[in-house]
Amino acid sequence: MLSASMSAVRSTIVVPLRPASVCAKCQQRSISVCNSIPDEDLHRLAAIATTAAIPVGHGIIEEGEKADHFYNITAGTARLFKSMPDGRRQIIGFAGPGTFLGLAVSDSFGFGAEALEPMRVCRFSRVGLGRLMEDFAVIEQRLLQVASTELVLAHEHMLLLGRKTARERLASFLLARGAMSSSCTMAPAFSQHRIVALPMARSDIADYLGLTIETVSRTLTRLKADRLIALPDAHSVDLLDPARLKVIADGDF
Amino acid sequence: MLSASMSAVRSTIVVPLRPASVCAKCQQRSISVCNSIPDEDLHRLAAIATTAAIPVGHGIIEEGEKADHFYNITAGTARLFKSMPDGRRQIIGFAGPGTFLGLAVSDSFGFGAEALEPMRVCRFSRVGLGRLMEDFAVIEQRLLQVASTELVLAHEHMLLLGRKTARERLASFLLARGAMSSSCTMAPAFSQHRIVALPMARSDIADYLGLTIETVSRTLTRLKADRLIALPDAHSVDLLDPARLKVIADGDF
DNA sequence: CGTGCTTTTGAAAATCATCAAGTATAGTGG
DNA sequence: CCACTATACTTGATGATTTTCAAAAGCACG
Repeated sequence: MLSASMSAVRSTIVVPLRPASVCAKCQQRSISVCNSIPDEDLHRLAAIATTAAIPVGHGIIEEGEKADHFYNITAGTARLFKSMPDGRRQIIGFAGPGTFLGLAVSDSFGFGAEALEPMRVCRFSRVGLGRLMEDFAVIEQRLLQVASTELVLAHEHMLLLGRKTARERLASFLLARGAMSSSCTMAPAFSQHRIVALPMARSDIADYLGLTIETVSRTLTRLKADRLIALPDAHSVDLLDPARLKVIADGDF
Repeated sequence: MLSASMSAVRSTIVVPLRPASVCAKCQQRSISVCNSIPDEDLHRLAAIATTAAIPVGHGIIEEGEKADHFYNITAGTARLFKSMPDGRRQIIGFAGPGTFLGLAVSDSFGFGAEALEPMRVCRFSRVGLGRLMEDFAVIEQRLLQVASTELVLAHEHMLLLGRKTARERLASFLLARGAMSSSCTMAPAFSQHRIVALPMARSDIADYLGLTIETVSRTLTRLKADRLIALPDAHSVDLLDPARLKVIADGDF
């Protein structure tokens, strides 16, 4: 039941000065919280933001760390997780570009975040963002929206963790990944892009789905044997029969 | 694995007219979202609110229902749940007095809510609250706070569902209940109020913890045999050794 | 082209679920 | 108020899914 925990070295590798116009050109602004701020006031956002590059395996947020900064992911993917003293770990989600990290009620983070792929993040001071929110109430609205969406996903995941079988969990996971990639890449609707990339390791999938790596591997093998998926390599899955996968994921046979 | 699902009859039993001053006298205002509104403007809140009494077992929110109303619980407890076509159910939380129900991103509720005890709720129209929020941005701040708190609890629960053993789950649950009751009743710190009330049935506990009623029952029996708890009756638990329960709950031995 | 890590596969063990009674509790009507 | 019935809870025996332990195969990186 113990999960291999990565070294997760704390990293503040790059914190360059921030040119005033960087935010305007940011690829991720359109889908992130930052789009709450009109172009002419972007300099105020830029003023409180620094960027950082996070190498694979390094931490962005340490569990229990003082929450005096927020983050916005501009590139790469992170795993968000909670862990137990003996090393057991539950991944509560994967965060990709555009994701706002750092909603915290208390003054410390309840979860950790580590880079799954090389990442770039935008870093805001808590007080700075607080001051900005006073002038732009839209930010709060946006954050409420973000939090509500997260909450819906969390509820869905609780159902998965509490009540679904290993097979159902994997089917749910793969479909969610599929939906995510097709919506993010703005792929045209007609393109049946069924190949889903899995940037995370089996241990991450296991810790996300509340299983062991062996069960994940075995279950994927069985899904392959049942011709529901193909596994070109360990980190990509071809969804051969999304409809039947959906039936399995939802548990109605 | 199938869970007994209650009849959950939809109920709009009582929807009385609302005197303008009711909100001012509301016992729950101090701890609820409603305290965001100053006394002199309470009539505006009262204008969009109606109250309803919900009998035991009846539904407040139906899963998938159009989310054009919000609720605030003024008395009693509700179970919030998601279910699967075959009847499997995951309880995502229990909501008591002061709880705001209805944070929804999409236009429909992702979960259902049923009365565990006789309840009273305050019902607000979505549009009405939306208009109120335009004038009182504090409401949004408060809702963001509520959502963030919920999110932290959800993450904690994911760790429980994905990684904890039955024994750890029960210990966590009982301690959380204990902390809740001691903070809600404003019991003086010195009173070692170790007796915790469990208003919900074993099936609710099971569906909350991702277990079966049998496992819940057996695990409680074992905790009793280990002198960690006492069971005066089926619906109250005496936490004999909270410290050791905490050690078990956190999984560090 | 090794070497180390990840993934897969196999066999045994364990926790938890299912099936099946039996006991206690609560609610109802006499 | 008490007996009766229905429901909820507990307990036992069995079984299945998943975990654990173990090792081989596949990849990736130096």
